[in-house]
Amino acid sequence: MTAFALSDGNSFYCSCERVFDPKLEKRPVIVLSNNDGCAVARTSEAKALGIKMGQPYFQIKDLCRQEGVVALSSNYALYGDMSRRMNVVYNRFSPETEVYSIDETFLDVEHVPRKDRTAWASELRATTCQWTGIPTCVGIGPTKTLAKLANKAAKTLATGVLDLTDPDEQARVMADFPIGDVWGIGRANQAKLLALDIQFAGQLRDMEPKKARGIMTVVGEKIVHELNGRSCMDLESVAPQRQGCAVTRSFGQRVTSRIEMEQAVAGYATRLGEKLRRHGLATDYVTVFMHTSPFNDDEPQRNVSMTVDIPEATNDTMQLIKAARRAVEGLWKSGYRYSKAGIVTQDLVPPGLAQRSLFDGLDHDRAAKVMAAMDEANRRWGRATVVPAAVGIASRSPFTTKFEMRSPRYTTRWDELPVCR
DNA sequence: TCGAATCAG
DNA sequence: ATTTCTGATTCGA
Repeated sequence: MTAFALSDGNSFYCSCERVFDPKLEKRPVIVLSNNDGCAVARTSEAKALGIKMGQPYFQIKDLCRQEGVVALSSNYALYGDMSRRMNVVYNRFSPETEVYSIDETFLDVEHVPRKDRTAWASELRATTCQWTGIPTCVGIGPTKTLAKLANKAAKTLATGVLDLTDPDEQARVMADFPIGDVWGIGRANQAKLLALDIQFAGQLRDMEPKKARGIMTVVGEKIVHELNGRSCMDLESVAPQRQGCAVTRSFGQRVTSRIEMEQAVAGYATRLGEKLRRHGLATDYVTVFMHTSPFNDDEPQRNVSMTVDIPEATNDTMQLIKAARRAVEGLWKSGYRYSKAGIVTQDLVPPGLAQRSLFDGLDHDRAAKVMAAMDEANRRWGRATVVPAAVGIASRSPFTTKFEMRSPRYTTRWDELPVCR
């Protein structure tokens, strides 16, 4: 019988901040998305004040001031490193794990005898907290969907652990488990199910799989099977090759000039190149898009994209910038206040797969060396230490993403190490 | 085969 | 004035 555990960090981004700043303990804390746009992580104290997931910061600024809520810009370098540390712990507790997201990991627990699973999970939790400072919850079940459900239910328990190996226990919890909290049931499907008076996980478990398929496609059919303890999803311990790669961002301020747009998109192309090289992949086309803010619908709207082919698959930043610039040239129209742009690519291939002609072989090698040197400099001294001239002086640009309240990158930058005294 | 819809975190 | 970002999957035209 398959058995999975799901461990996830409580209010993960906020907990990371608390590890390095004990003053945040017991206080309401929120972490904001890019551009300090909206709340993407909240401590229980912040949730109690009524701050919703994804709520725009400007709507709650006053509340935060009144109630002493600490609002922080997101610090992904810190969160990524803390996530890595947690997985080091997990790998000592299970021979096989699947990193599902920055704060969630599935662990294979077939090797743990049923009667020991709760104790095993408690120890996992205690060790994770001791080694990383991050509090977690752990759910266990015979399928991934039930492990997710158990994890969610564990959040309301003082122990932070719930084992749903036993079908009677599953039934007890599912009887009043809200349908919208089931993994894979989003807003649209929740509405469809509620219209059929299906309010709780237990009701969905008892639905005919074919009927679920009719309502929610094959995804819904799988969910029904999984709620019944029939596992349809394996642990994916090796991450599947990524299929696409994108760099998209809202601007700190609206962009109205072509020069700014070109620099912004050149910056995204630069980042795209870094990502591709890190994964050892390449692409032979890029799609660039730009649009105005749909939230300012009294203004003239524009939403366009263009795909530009690259002669052969590459991850060379200069080639990506060249293609991206061609797209901006084709798309640009002034008179609009652009709020967001991005560069997207699909169909990634290993580099060097493409035919390489005798004549430009040397150019390829030279370009690869330049990119390698740039990556190394940026790795050593921080992102954007060296950038192509087309990107401009990023720190002065009006479109640069805002991070006005970012905490130090405690664990990944020597010059931002915490100081003890 | 491509875009839209859906979902997740 | 302010409303994340990235990636995957599925379906139907």
